[in-house]
Amino acid sequence: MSFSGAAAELGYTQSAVSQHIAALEADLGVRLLERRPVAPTVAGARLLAYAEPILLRLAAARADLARLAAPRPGPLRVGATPLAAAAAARLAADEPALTLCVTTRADLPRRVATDDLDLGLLDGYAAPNDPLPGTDLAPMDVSVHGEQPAVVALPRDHPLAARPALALADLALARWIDAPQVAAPLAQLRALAGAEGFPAGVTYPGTDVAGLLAAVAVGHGARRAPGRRGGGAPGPRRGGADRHPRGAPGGAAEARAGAAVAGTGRRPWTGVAVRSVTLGTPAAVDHRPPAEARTGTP
Amino acid sequence: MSFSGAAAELGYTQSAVSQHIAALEADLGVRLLERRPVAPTVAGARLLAYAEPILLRLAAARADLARLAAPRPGPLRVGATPLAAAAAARLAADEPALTLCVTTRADLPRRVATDDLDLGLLDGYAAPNDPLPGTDLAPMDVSVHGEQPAVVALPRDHPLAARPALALADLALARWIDAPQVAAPLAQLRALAGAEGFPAGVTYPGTDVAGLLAAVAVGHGARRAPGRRGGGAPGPRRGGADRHPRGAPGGAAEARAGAAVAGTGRRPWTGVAVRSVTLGTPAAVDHRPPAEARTGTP
DNA sequence: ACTACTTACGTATGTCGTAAAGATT
DNA sequence: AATCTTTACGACATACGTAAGTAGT
Repeated sequence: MSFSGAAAELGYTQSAVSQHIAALEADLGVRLLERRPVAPTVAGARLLAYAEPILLRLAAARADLARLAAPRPGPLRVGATPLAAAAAARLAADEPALTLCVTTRADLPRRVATDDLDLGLLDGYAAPNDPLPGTDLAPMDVSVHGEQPAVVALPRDHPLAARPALALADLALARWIDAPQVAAPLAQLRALAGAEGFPAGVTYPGTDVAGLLAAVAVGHGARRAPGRRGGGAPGPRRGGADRHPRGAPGGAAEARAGAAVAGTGRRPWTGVAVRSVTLGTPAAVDHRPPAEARTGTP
Repeated sequence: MSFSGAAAELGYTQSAVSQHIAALEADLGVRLLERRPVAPTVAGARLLAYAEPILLRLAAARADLARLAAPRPGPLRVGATPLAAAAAARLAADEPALTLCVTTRADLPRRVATDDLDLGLLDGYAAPNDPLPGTDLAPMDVSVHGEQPAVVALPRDHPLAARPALALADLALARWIDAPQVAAPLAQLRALAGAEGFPAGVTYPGTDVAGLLAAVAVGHGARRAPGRRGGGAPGPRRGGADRHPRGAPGGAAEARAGAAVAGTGRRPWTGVAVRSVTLGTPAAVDHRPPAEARTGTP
């Protein structure tokens, strides 16, 4: 990046950008950018980290007041994480006009806060009473719409696929596909299991459930789909959430667990077995022999 | 409040304040303040709610960069919640010059973020992997320094004081003293027990542990002191936390549970009995007959 | 009539653009 | 030499203060 480039993007001249940076650096008493080539200093990178949430909140505040002044006309804009999309689609039965948009877990609260979306349906793992991440961006209504046991997707010929149910700890050393956008990131799996392991193998960066399951079937790894507790559904203070106080209970959660099998018409996905998983606590991990885990993976 | 008063506080004239408000209202397209008398409108109150965290982050960013530019000289400034204060005092043994300041759980992260404190020791209840509230204000080092079973303080002559240990559900209908600054707020107790109850009785707004226990002894209610898991100790990125990577393990937690009994020299507080409490899960509450709880309370 | 907020206007400060100078590759 | 940033200076916009105007109490 360069001052000239930034100026072009902002509609300013290079001089103005230079003056801004100089003024800010003088104000803070720290050099923020190294020039020629232009790159953030340590202090500059730090400041940048602060800037993003602040700007996000400013945008959220402006959007909130604008919505307060003039309620938005048009269809209800619903966003959902990949595994909650089916539940969101089910909402369309009640709501005639409805816009659906699939995004990241992290992006969803942002979009709702900035009034880019009216309602968000997100899945994920959460303790009974902890707040959803991103919920503190702006005052928003949050409610839990379902709870479901966790499931894992395995290749059909996986040694552990023969069992009806598994413990997460058994899979600590399996070959996982890290698909942070679709299922839980590996880091969270480690936290949930209270154990090390869950080595980083193939990463699936997309948000496509079908694609991920295809990768599992081919044998790139054993991947777990979310479950345990239904994702909260953050909504705007006025709007969607109020109009749908009681959506189908468990809607989001059913879709989440079903996305692997039932989401495509309840016929088993080719080459994929879906098994329920009990989330291991640290104690459970310590007392359970992890020998069998090593046999796993295609 | 009045425009004139605000102007006096800001060092401006009434006119300037009037112009600012008018410009902001024109920008947002909403009336923010009702005049004569001056009071926030609904939109104004909403905007105010957004303003506080934004201003806090701005202050935190400025403080962080200032600290980065010129590390603060002088003694280590440590803050602590009332029940973690004893552990903080124990730090003084290692650190020759040390400033100690007792505050609220909510205030502590703010003070650390704005570089008003170098290190914060706070107690409280938390699930194994959830982040501490206030920790997202600024990038700060957080670590858990102890874990301890929960305890409840009862009057000596309380019917339940005869038992060596109690379940939180048993106390759902007891007469509690709500001391949100010292122990867990009643709302959190409800969440932890997964049950209704915990009726609001006397409120103890202070931060004085001894005073609270005196109130318990006199019989104003049955009050629980914190426990379960040690409070995390948020520290600045550079400074205290790095210099004390391994504080006495369990320091904060020991002090927290001990604040009722051991904190005053390990002699039992006059008229107060301290009993350990198991935190009830929703399931435990449903299956446990709550009849006995009704007998409790002095 | 008194008090408090609003509006009008003059001044000061700040911001941006143009243009020239300086620095780096 | 070419490219990019900094500095200098003039034009414009913004912000504040003074003072007059207006609206509640």
